[in-house]
Amino acid sequence: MINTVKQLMDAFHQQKTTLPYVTLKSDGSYAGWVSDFRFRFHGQKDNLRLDLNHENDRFLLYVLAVVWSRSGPWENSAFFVAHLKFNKLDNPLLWLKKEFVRQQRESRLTDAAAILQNIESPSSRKKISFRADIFNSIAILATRWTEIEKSLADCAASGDYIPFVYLLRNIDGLGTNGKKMMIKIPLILREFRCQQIYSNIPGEYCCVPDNRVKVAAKALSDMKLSSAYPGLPNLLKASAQIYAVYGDLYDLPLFASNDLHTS
DNA sequence: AACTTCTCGAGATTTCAGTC
DNA sequence: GACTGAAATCTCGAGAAGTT
Repeated sequence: MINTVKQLMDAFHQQKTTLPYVTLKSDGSYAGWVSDFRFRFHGQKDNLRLDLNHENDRFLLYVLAVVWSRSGPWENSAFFVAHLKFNKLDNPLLWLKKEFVRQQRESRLTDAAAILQNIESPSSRKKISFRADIFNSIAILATRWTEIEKSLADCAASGDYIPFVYLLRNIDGLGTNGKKMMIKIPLILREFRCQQIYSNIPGEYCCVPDNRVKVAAKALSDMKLSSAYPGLPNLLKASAQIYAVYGDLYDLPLFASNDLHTS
């Protein structure tokens, strides 16, 4: 059993190469989730990755966060982003058209099955499905796209990212049923920080205290993690607590905890 | 004492997976 | 095909804890 931070870190470092979502830089810090999806399309040499220097890839990062802000295993969001990338549906302008969005929602079942055919030995804990309620959320993301990009650039210039966090938080419809996105906002900031697109993003804003992470933290006798709900200040507080312990590995060791075995 | 913030758990929601 | 339980995430409210 993993009961302490040290036991978790030992197990994490022993088994990090076997985990399908852990990608580290040469200095040992986390390279970011989207730096390597750990699968590739047939005939391609490299694994799928997002390069946040490119606008369409930035859009896909937000899509990943929005789709992930829902019930269901995380593989659904990763393969959905792969689907958009593979079929070149990653231009935000496409998602401004109602008819396009409707068609995407209509073909979601066949699309979910089809993307797996295009990937070299795909693996998932559960069956892949594209939820019906993600498509409107992406359309909303598209309508606010230039505003979001500008806000992030403005925050980078000022060094204060709080306005960006609140902008994302206050958009109705990025979550389920017209609700808002919350818990995956740090994911977006973290990816920009990891790829050093904006190097002045504080690491304290970059840890995701999602359910997996909270459960793992609870099991550790020497780590206290306050509830990330209900407010944004609580989310940022929990994120800072994680960063204080794990630094530039962010929430990764906690996220991985459930997949680690003790010898 | 009054007010604010934090903590925790129940509830709503959507989909998967197993059973009849 | 219908039903049921499990999984995952956000919302909300009641009570605890902290502040002024």
